[in-house]
Amino acid sequence: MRASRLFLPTLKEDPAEAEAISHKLMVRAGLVRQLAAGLYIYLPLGLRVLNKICQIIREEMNAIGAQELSMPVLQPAEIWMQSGRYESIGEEMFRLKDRGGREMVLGMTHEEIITWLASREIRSYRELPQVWYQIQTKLRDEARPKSGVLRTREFIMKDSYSFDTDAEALDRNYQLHIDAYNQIFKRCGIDFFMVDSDPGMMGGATAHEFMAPSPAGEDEVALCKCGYAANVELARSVPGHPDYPEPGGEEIATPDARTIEEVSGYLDISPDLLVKSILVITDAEPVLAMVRGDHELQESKLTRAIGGFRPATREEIRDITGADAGFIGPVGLDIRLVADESLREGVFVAGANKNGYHLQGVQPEVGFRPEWADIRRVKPGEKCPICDQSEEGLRIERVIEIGNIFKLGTKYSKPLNATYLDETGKEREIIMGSYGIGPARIAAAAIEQLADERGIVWPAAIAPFAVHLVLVQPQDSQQAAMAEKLYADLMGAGIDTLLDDRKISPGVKFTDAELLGLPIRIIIGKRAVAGGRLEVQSRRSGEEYQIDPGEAAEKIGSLLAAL
RNA sequence: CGGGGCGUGGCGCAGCUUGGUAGCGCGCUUGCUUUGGGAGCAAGAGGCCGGCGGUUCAAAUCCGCCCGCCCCGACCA
Repeated sequence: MRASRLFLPTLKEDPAEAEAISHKLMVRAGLVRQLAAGLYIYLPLGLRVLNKICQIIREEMNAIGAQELSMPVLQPAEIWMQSGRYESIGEEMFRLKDRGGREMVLGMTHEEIITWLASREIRSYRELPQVWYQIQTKLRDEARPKSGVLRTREFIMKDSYSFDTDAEALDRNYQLHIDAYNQIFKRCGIDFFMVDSDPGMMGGATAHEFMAPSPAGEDEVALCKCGYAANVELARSVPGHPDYPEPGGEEIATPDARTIEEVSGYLDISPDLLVKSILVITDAEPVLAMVRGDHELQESKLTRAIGGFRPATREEIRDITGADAGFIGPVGLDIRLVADESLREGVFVAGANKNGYHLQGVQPEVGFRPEWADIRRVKPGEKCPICDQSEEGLRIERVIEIGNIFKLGTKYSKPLNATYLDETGKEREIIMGSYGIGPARIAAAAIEQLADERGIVWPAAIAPFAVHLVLVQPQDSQQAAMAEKLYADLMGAGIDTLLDDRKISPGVKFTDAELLGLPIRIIIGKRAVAGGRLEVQSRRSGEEYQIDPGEAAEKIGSLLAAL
């Protein structure tokens, strides 16, 4: 491609609305333009990147026997009503009516549709297993689109679905996807790892996420040297034990001391000797959730324990406990109590349900009898639940979710009636799995992880072009001839090359080349013409090579392969 | 949805407190010069100051409502 003909609007300055590095650079390097909140136009260069990523995905999905198909984005609401998600999803799904008044939705994902298809077409165990996938647009009415292409309302996703006769067969397809995903992300040249993830409200099923470490990410994971890796939504840990005081149970005046900080300061004890009590309201009842004073409540864990909930209002707290927030506690409260495991053994200070007072010497199982659950958020430095060994304990890292895999079981096949006949002629529900990858997030993660102060640094496999051929003076016939010859050679060798033949000052070309971040830059100017050697430079390492023009295609090819 | 910020040529911003002629840098057009790190000179084009309403002789500027975008939080099959 010739830069003189390419639609590549680069910008000198960061766009005012961008915060994330990938967002700034994708706009500045002419990859994308924003249409509205969470809606992006992919310009030619940006689309080339997406296409390269999708091609890698296709190759690896096909390699595990998955078959590509394509499903509509516009879908009848009726199918979503059958699965129950029409009700459960709420505002995140775009809903509309067609001219005949029929309720429709825009697909956020395609479990319903693929299951509908399977329910009509799969009849016998002989037709299983199947793995079907598509690379298709998804629409989600996100509460808050953000960080450029990292969280948008419309985005493409590779989604695949497996159909099996039993759990063991599902395990095999699940593992095949893990292998394929490892291949895909590795080939894309980004840093990533797999973590345990929260399967969500549906419970039971297994799920994992593939994460690319980056401060721009929205998720956090807990990691141990031993290999334990989990999303903090469900990560476990072994907390340290403080020295506990003698049990007792007497009331102690704590005027104006409401927060953990205030109470521990007033009583001159460390926060891990306090019970933090949080009143929440479920559909059915109020629940008092308790964690240790030095811990935070992990809401996703509490949701698994008690179902959906919301925080209690000030009035509800007073009505139910008789005290204001800051003085509430489990002792003497006749409501559902859920306590974190870290409180199981010990002696604590807790709110007395009386303004201005706390109780000291409170013993769980003596002073109150809660349900026990893991509902605390892991803290960095806590011991790993698996190895319990490493000195530094768990570390917590911010990540971009680039892929996820779920064992669905019969969650969709049951309501949508996707069944098959087994060897004995018995009708059984198909066992399903669902697997997603966000190509745009791979691109953004690559930029976040590799960019430097001068611009993007693309991994060779997903760069929009492999070689940036800078022709310093297009008016100089010798330089132009040399560049044209090289351009033809490289293209002939199947190496995607961008020839910057624009009639502008060299400085602009160099800074643009650094901003665009193509893996290899070759400069054709006076020096190359005079010396008969090509100046070749790696964007990533800065290393320079002198190459003979005659063997350029071959040398560049092997250089790229090594990147 | 709660909190905060911002909307002024294509982009980045000033002007608004204290009402009166819309400005700067970059980009763009034309000409000449220049050509290995964001070129120089000269001449130009381009703005319903987010929208609607109000106050006023007069509104980018003051007041009200609305819309959009960004950030934090909530939310995220």
